[in-house]
Amino acid sequence: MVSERGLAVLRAIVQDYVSTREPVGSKSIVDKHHFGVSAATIRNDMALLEDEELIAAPHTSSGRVPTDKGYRVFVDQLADVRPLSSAQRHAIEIFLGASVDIDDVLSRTVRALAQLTHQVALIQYPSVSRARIQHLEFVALAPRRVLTVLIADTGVVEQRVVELGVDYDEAALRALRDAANGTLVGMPMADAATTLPTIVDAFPESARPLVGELLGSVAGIIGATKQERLIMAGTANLVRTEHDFTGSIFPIMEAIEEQVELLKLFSEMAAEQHGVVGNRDVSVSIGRENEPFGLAETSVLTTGYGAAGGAVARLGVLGPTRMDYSTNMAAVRAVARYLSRALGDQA
Amino acid sequence: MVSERGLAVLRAIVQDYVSTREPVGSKSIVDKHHFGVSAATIRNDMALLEDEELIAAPHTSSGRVPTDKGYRVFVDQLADVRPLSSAQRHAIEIFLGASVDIDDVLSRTVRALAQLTHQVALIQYPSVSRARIQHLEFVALAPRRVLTVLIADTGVVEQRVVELGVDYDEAALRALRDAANGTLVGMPMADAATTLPTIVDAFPESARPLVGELLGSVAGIIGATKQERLIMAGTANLVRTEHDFTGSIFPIMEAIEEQVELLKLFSEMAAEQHGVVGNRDVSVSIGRENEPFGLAETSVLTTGYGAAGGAVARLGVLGPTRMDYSTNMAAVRAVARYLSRALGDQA
DNA sequence: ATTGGCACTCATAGGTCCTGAGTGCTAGTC
DNA sequence: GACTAGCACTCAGGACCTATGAGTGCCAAT
Repeated sequence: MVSERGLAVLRAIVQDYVSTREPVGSKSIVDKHHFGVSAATIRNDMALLEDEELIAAPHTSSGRVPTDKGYRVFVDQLADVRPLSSAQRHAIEIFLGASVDIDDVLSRTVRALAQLTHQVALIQYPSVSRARIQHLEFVALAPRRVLTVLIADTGVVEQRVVELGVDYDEAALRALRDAANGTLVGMPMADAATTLPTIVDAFPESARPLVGELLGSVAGIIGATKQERLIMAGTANLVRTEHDFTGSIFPIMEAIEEQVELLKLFSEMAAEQHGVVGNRDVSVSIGRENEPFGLAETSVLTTGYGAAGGAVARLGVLGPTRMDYSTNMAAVRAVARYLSRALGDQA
Repeated sequence: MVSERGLAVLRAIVQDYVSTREPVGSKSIVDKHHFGVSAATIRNDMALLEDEELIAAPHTSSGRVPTDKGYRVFVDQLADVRPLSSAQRHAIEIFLGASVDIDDVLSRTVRALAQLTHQVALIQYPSVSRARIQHLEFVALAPRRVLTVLIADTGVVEQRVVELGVDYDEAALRALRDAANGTLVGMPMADAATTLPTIVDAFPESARPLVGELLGSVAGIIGATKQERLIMAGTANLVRTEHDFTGSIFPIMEAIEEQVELLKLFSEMAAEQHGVVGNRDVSVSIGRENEPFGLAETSVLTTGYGAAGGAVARLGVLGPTRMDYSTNMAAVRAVARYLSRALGDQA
């Protein structure tokens, strides 16, 4: 079993290794941290930590480096999440200050997070499918051509141009708009999708083809997978930390750009964290845990965000396993709160 | 002066260096290309090319490498633009096949271009300010809250939520919509912006505050700089070509992500190319020419695109100066044509 | 104008040696 | 039982040397 001091040694190793990228030796530990014991004692503790596979030696006779498991213990038990400095808070506020629409808010937020953490920052686009309908509109563009606009209560606006097989008149569009809004406004998307067909019944036979086509476009918007995407910033930071990866960062960058695997990881983390609150609200996936997503050697920190408590989606950062977890977790949490508040303000 | 054969030697050096990344020596030239002369003769030609600063030797006694100036001559005089293979054309068509809206078209296009060239691909978002108005809509969301939607003939839809200082009724919104559309549809954005204030005059005194606020939001959308942005793909490719840069690619990636400098370069290239058509429709900016934009050591190839001949914006690729200009120019041109056609189809 | 020949350059790769940080272990101390 | 001092051992990395060979510039000959 690992002693109390043993864990303190692990913490010291993680901290030193993160800040210097050099394997940490027993001597440098007694120098920098004031344990009241000699290097030999530390060495004994380190041997124990090595037995537990919390640390490892890159070469037979060199200092030690935390393993994925070591980082895991550090994050779960040892990391102190220190709050951001007031300068940092100030920076966030400046960044998010004058945002006009939701895309603007998100892109400013993601850039702020990247700047704060010096890592790749990620924001999952607020999923239309998890929001509620705020308004529907059908805009006459040309004969047989209508623009369907769906506005979610998250502030997200989705639109699609529909080529109709039948003619329409503006009165019919208005009638449909009023009927659809009357029924659907405030409804979660999932319910709305099932309710859509029932609206058709309220219309006279003659109008049904038109109504059917238009409501179909609404269903298309709701069902579209398009909204499952990530906004990102700071990918250049991966290059900065290139030396922390054994191989090339090329496959990692590809995976990030591809988004698909990353989205899977995001939703997995969301599922895992369901119900977790309080101090451990930032969930962390470390190194080999990410291997199925092509992201071994990276760590991903995420947390949920969303107006009024309900988590609409997640945001977080990605970087090498050798990263400053304490600071980054604090940044992720703080930014999520700012974003949630900003969304609450405008929605 | 550089002889006819001298230029052929330059072409050979560029081609060999691009494909091998090794400095090219006189012997390897006579081996691979069948000039009917000896290595010594080639050496004389190379000395001449070096005097003209078209090639340079990295070390006193090693093969030669093209300079920026050498690439420039190659691109302007020596590159044969070979058309894409049918497999490549097919790939593009598959990629762009089932696109639903303009964002989808653009993101598929940019990914296709990245895949085709193995470089960073860039598409300037079709500028609203250079398009014409197709439709305006004001959507009632809540008391004192209206969504203004502007649809451009490029298919771009921009929207903004307006918080009103006065109440409105739906009839007023409809009246304004009809009046505004009657006046503005088909008008270039720039003209529309100046015409907007005159619309107010047609309304009775009592409606003017409302009309003023709403038209102001339209002006805001038209004037917003937001639309000046780039969509990109394949940034991972920059990592792949990392060895082609003397320093770190970190600052380059930062500049790309920042977009600002890149947009300046794009508009500069657009200005330069004004009126150029035919075989030289892809413009190329090489190496040190990009220094003011923080992009020394990179080359940028761009061309205009847009429905119905009018260039709405530009697209292109960015990569190390050591790139396959022939192939990439062909890809940029082909993709621009496909995109223009796709936009024509739907707009 | 072109070529064969030749002396010269110099980056790279491989080999050897040395140094020093760091380890594990053992025997001794509190 | 916990800690410590001492010591032999390991091994990555740097310094230094040498050999190799691709490539050059130049000159005299064709």
